[in-house]
Amino acid sequence: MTDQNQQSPDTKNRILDAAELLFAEKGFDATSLRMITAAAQVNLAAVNYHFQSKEALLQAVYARRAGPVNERRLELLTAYENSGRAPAVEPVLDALMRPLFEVGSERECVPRLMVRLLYLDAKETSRAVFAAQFQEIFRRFHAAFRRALPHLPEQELFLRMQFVVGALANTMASMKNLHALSQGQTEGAVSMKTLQWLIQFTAAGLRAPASSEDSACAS
Amino acid sequence: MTDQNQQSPDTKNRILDAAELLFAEKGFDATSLRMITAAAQVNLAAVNYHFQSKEALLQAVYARRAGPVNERRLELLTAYENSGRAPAVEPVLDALMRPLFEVGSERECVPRLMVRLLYLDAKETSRAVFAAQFQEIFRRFHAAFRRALPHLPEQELFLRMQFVVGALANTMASMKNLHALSQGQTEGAVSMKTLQWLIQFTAAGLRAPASSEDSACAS
DNA sequence: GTCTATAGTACGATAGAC
DNA sequence: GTCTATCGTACTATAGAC
Repeated sequence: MTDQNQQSPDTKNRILDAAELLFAEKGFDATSLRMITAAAQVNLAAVNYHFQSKEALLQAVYARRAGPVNERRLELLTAYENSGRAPAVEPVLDALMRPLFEVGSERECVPRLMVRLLYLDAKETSRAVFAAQFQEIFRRFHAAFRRALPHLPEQELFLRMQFVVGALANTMASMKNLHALSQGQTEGAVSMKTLQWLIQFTAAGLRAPASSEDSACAS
Repeated sequence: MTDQNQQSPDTKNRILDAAELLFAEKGFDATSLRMITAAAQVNLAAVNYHFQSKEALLQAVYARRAGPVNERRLELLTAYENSGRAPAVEPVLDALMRPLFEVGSERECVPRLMVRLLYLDAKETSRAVFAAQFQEIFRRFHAAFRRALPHLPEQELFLRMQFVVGALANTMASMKNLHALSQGQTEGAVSMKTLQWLIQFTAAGLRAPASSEDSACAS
């Protein structure tokens, strides 16, 4: 009696998989339910049966990935904070970025989908759903960065976090292109090297002297 | 005989203005020709008369802005290179970013439109058109960064330029939100302060020690 | 739970009068 | 150069048989 009469869990996941890929690749508006059901090899009506609408499907696609990624972020961040290591930005950046690289090496399109949803696709109603998830993440990481950079003025820290997110998002969104351009590299190794370089770059940026501070700042 | 019988240049520009705003705000697929012609207060058929298709209109919208911005970038870069100043990343970053802030303070939606076209909207056929424009810019700025950072391995420089573009793009795309969040600041001043902070952040990131180098690197 | 069939709507593009 | 009217198509969503 493991799965009774239902092949539905399979249908539902096939729809989610196909939608995830197409939303990430072509965007929400450019993807029709017919394209999704064709790719998933299910009937057109199955989408509206399992999910109520195309937009609800988008939210389901998002929720399936965003939850685990954000949980992993908090897990890594908490592990660092409980380790008693000295305050530094690198472990915080690692906790923020690594989960995206991990999920990206499993399913290449996922980071691109999340980047899309961050500021581009999605109708107003869905935006609120996505933003809510990100706000707790932002709060926790903001506090962590604040501890590592106690002298940085609030506005400047806030903006620098935006720069970090931008560097991360663009890297995720163009990962496929970057793979193509890094001719003759082993695929898997590139990703982790990219993560390392990304952390190094953003750490240096975060640690740059604040422009509001004067040049001398020995406490 | 200044403008004979035609009110067309006005119609054409009104279409371009309306399309620019809507493409930037809602994306290409989510914007219909009917929304554009309604906003521009012109007839539906006018779009297909002045431009041949919706996609050709997108290219026209893009071309009107990308040309001047990229010319200004090269102008600023050339001026710096001819000034005889010592190699540094800050003036190169300024030449890359300032034109976007300038056009953004004239027409707020333009940077967001350009970010969209960079890696998200647009059909395959248009992608080639946009990419061509960017390739010369990339070549020139790559050479400039290379001069300022002679010891940085090629792959790492390339990736760091991607990080710079990401930080810039995200800042441009969320400028409106950032304005809202920087409560009680004078609007115009925020932008130029943001540019300054962005340059400071990315300059520090670019100058970070290369991970392939060992810790000691005194030449 | 899965299907077919279709309602109802919006779209891009064009023909042809003015 | 600008308009009205419309063709042909594609879409989301649903009703109802199985």
